[in-house]
Amino acid sequence: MLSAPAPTRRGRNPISSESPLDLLLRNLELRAPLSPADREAVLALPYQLRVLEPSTYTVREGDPPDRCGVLVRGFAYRQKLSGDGQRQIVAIHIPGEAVDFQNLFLDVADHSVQMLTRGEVAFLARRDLQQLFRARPGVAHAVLVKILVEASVFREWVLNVGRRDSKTRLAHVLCEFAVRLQAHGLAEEYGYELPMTQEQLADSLGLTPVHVNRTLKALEADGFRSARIIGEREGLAFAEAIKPR
Amino acid sequence: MLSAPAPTRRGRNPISSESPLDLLLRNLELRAPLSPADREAVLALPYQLRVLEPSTYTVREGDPPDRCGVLVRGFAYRQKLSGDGQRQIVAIHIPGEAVDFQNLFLDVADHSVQMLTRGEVAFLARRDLQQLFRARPGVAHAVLVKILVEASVFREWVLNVGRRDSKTRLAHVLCEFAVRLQAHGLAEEYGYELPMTQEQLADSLGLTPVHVNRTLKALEADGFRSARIIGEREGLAFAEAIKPR
DNA sequence: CCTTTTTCCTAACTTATGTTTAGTATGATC
DNA sequence: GATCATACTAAACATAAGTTAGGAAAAAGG
Repeated sequence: MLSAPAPTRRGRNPISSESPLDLLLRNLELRAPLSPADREAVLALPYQLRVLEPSTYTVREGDPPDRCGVLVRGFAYRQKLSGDGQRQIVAIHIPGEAVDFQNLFLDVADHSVQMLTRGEVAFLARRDLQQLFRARPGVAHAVLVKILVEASVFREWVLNVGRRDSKTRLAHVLCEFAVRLQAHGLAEEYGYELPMTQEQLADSLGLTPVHVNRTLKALEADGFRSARIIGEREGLAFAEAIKPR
Repeated sequence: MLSAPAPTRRGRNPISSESPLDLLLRNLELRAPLSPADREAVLALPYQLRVLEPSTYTVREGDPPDRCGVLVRGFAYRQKLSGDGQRQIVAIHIPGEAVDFQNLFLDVADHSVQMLTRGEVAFLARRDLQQLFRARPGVAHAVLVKILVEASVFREWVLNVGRRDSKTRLAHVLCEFAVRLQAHGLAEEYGYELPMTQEQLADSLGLTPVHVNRTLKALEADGFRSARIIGEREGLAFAEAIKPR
């Protein structure tokens, strides 16, 4: 178990230097490059910036989706509930990602999106987005690609939860998270912040909190350096880079 | 355990009376109505009809997707493989559904689609579809909605596999299948054909074949009338309607 | 029809994961 | 600084699901 990271940052700090829409743009262009005109159109979108506390909803299961949130700072997750009230987290979102594309074109949200940490969300109006997609097919295509990549990750999670044992399963989401953070320049040099409690991790993995704890220890014993609480902000856990000894 | 159904069919038999594109159209319009012009454009698509044997691939993980199959007759499934070779089935497809939308706009397929039974597939060229989507935004929207609904089902499967016990889990996929068949008029009056072996069912549920067998028996003991082999066509299992005693 | 192969079924046994409970650290609140 | 709440840790125990193995029943293939 290791302590908190040094204060220096490796990647760019995208928070203060960029507008919310710049962030979104960069996220979309990771997969689908846009024309200058498309870029301008995205940057011209009106938005409303809000600071949200942990566990605030951006969409709620059953709601008609009339807006789309873009994570500017902080983390969020998607969850579904089973009939007897058990929770399954089906995705974790990092800054730059739009969290409501999955619901935006359906009549009613089939799942909720909640803040994992305190953070900032820029809300875009559904109407504005629909208009943008009509006017700029390039943007519509970029969003479609984003949606398909998300669907691909959902499939990976089905495999993860259905066919891997607890150690592999846990390692998988830790690595997925690391890779995505790195793609956005958000990972520290030797590790990253994992803003989840072991209970939330359990709900992502289809496991129990106590078993997640066991598994975390087992991974450490195997030479992985992993979850460590530092509790600076809102009781977050801190995860060192996942790397074999 | 019950025997085979009477030969009479309740729903329309959509196979002989309609063209493959009629089927696709009907499937798309379940969720998103199309204008007459959109309909015509879909029906004008060139396609290639093929008879495929069980376990033939329509897309293979790693392939660049250059065509999209539409199931005309028979069933298919999507699967992913874990590192150590275990299989997870992530979706089951019924006649009328396009099986390759999920891969069509990405560079490389992240999973495979295989025939479950013998059947017929109409292949559409990627190029033709892209052109169609540009020319007819209404069609593009209908396909987007279809993709989002599929993503919603993926999320449901994550929940199913992650947070439900074996009985509930099995009952869920049996019911999902029934509901989808009914929506397409493919269910018999008092039951439906479940074209899967217990091993394939196990790979859909993240369970072992023997445990699926146990669970099937347990459901029967609870008063559900369920899987029964009749083995007429290609070794299909037959599942009676799922109904409590 | 007979043979071969697949799928289903069952039982005995093992193991991974869940449950319960309680203790301890950490940060929040006042 | 005392308390309170929320994580995390841990051990003992319970159980659902996995494993292995073998036989029976169907389907497939000559």
